[in-house]
Amino acid sequence: MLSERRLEVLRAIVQDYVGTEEPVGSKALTERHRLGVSPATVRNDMAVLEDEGYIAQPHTSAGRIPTDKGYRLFVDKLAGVKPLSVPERRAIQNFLDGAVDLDDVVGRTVRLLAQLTRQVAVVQYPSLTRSTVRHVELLPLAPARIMLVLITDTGRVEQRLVDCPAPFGEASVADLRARLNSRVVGRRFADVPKLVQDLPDAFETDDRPTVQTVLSVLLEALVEESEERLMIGGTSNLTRFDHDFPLTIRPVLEALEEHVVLLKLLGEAKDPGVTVRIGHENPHEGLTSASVVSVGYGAGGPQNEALAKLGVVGPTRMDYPGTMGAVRAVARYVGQILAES
Amino acid sequence: MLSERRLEVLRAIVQDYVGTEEPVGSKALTERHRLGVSPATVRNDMAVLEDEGYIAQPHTSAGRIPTDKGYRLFVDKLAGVKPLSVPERRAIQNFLDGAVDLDDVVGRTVRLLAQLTRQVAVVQYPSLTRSTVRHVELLPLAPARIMLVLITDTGRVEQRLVDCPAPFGEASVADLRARLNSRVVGRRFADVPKLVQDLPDAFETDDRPTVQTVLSVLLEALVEESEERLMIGGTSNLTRFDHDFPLTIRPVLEALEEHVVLLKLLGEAKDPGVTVRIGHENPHEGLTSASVVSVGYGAGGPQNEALAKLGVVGPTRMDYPGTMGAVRAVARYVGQILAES
DNA sequence: GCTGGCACTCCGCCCCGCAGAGTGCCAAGG
DNA sequence: CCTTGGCACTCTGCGGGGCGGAGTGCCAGC
Repeated sequence: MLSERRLEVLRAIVQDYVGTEEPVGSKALTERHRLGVSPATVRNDMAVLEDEGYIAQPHTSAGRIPTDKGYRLFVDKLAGVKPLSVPERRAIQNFLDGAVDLDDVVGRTVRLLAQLTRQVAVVQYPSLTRSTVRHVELLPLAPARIMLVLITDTGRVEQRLVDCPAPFGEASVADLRARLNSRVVGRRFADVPKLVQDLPDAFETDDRPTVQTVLSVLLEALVEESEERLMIGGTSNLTRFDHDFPLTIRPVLEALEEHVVLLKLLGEAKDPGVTVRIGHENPHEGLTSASVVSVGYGAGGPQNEALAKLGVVGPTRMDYPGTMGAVRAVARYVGQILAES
Repeated sequence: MLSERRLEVLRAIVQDYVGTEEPVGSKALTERHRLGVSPATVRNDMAVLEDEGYIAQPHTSAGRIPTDKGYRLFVDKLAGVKPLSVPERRAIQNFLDGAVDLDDVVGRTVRLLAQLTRQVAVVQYPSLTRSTVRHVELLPLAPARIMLVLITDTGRVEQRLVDCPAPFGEASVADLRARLNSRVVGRRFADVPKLVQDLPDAFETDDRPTVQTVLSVLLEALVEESEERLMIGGTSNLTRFDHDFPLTIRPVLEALEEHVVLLKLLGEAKDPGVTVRIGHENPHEGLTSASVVSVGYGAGGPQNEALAKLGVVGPTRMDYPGTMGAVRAVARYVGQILAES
C-alpha cells in the first residue's frame, strides 16, 4: 500500500500535469505544493510510484506524467466530484428550459455539455426497450395504404407507410386502431408482440392479411425505435490537443462517427453514478488515449432507472473532478426537464 | 485573355498540386505533361499567371500553387465534371436502396458522400417551406390534453402536446380533425395560416379557446418543421490535411458545428447545377481556406424544384472534377429514392 | 516567341554545442 | 528507517552554421 504522502504526491502530479500539460518534476512539485519535504524525498516517492506503474517518464530525465493506472487511482481515491458553481447551475437551467421538443432537449444538452467541459459531448436519445407505447395511430391515406404512427412515452414519434395486401375500409381501420390501442397503450415495447398476437382472429378472413401486415410493420417500428441513437457535439474541442496528439485526434474522430461503438461503450457503464473510463480501459482502439466520463439520466430521480446515457470524451489528461461534476449536473437537469414534459 | 497554352499550364499546375500536395515547379511540369515547350517557356507563362493572380509562390524560389482565383478559373473553364464509374454508381444505388425511412436516407447519404469523396459531407433534410401537409392527426390523451401529429409530404413527422384551456370532448376532437384535414391536406405550409383562420367560428363558444390553442400549436409546429436541419459526417477526413493545415482544421470544425451558418451557405447556392465555392468566396471566416461543393436534390427530376441541398466541404486543394461528379451522382440517386417512397 | 545557360535565392536538413531541467545515487544526519 | 543535500549524468530543446537541391529570373541567341 502506498503511504499517505505518496498518494499526495500522485495527486499533485495529476493536478499539475492536467493544468500545465507538461511533465512535472520533483522541484516544481515541492514549489507548487506544500508537501513539507524536499525534492529529493519526492524523487524517491516518484521512483516508487513509477515502479508501481502509476506514473511514467516520457523520456529519461524528463518529468513524470500519470499513467492510466495513475489516473484511475486519482479518480477512485484522491479526487471527488467538483460541484458546479451557482451561476453555472443557473446557466444550465436557463439554457435547457427553452427546449421545445425532445430533439431540441438533446441538441441543447449536447451543446451545453460541450461548452461546459470544453470537450466532445455525447448524448444518447432517451429511448430504451423499457419505453412504453403512448399511442398508435392509423391513418387511411388510400384504400390500400395506411400510415402508422407510433408515439412513445419518451416523446418520440415513428411513422411507417403500410401497403395493404387488400383494400381496407375506414371502419375497419378505426376498429383496428381501437383494438390495438386498448391492448398496447402503456405497455412496454417488449411486451407488445404477444399482446397483439391473436388480434387478426377478431377480423374477417378477408381483412386478416392486412391486419397481419400492419402488425408486422408496427413490430418492426418498435424494434427500430428501441434502437439507440445519439447526438455528438463539440468536436472542435478536440483540436485543443492537436499540438500534443496530432495522431490521436484522427482515430478519436473516427470512433465518434461510429455511433454503434459509442452506444456500446455507453451501455457498458453500469455504475449508478458517474462512470469514468480511462485510456486503455476503453474497449475501442481509437479511444485508447481518451477518457470517457458518462452517467445515466432519466425522468425519475437520480436513483430511478436511467433512460439513457450522456457524457463527454476527452484526453486522458482531463480535469476529472470538474468534468464529472458537469456531467452529473447536466444529467440531473435534463432529467428534470424530461420529467416535466 | 490568357493564351491556350497558359491555360494548359494552369490546368497542369492545379492537377499536379492536387495530386502531390506540393508546390510545382517548371521542370517537373514539363516532365509530367507533354506541353511541347521547355521549362524556360513554362517559367515565362508562370510569371504571367502569377501577375494575373492565378498562382502564387509560398516562398521565393519555390514552386507555384494555385490561388483561389486559379481554382476558380480551373473549375469554370478548364475542368468538367468527372462521371463516376459504373461500379461506383452501382455501389451508391445498393447502399441507398436499403434505407427504411427519411432519417435513414439522410444518414446513409452522409456516410456515402463522405466515403466517396473522402471529405466532410453535409446533407440538408428535405423539408423546405414548399413542403405540403399530408395529414394532421389529433389524439385525445385526456379530457384537456390532446396530442397533435403533423405529417408532411416529405415523410417527416412532428408531434406536439396541447394543453387545452377547457375539456374538449372526443366528438369535438373528431370534428376538428375532420375540418382541419379537409382544409390543409395537400396545402403548402405557408398557406395554412389563412386557411384555418376562421376555423374557430365553426365551433361552440366554449370550445373556441381550445380550437384556437390547437391551431396556434399547429402553426408553431409548421414553423419548426420548415426550419432546416442537416446532418454531417466524415469529419475524420479533415485530419488527412492536418499536417498541412494544423491551424485551419479547428475553425472548419467550428463552422461545421454551426448548422445555421452551413444552412445559410447551402441556401445561397442558387445554381441549378453543382455549385462550387472556393476559399475566400465563402462568407464564413472559418471556411476561407476550404471549398464547398454543393448541389440541390429533390424527388423530381434534375430540373425540378430542389427540396434541399447536399454537398461536401474540403480543402481548396481538392479534386474538383471528381468531387463534383460524386456530389451530382449522389444527389440524383437520393432524388430517385425520395421519389419512390 | 522559344530556348539554353547562368547566377541567385531560399528552404529544409543535419550537425554541433550549449543551457536547462530532471534524475538516480550516495553519504550524512535526524 | 526515513529524509536531506550534493553531485554526476542524461536527455531535450534551441539557436547557429554549413550545405545541397529545387526553383526562379534574366539574358542573349536563334
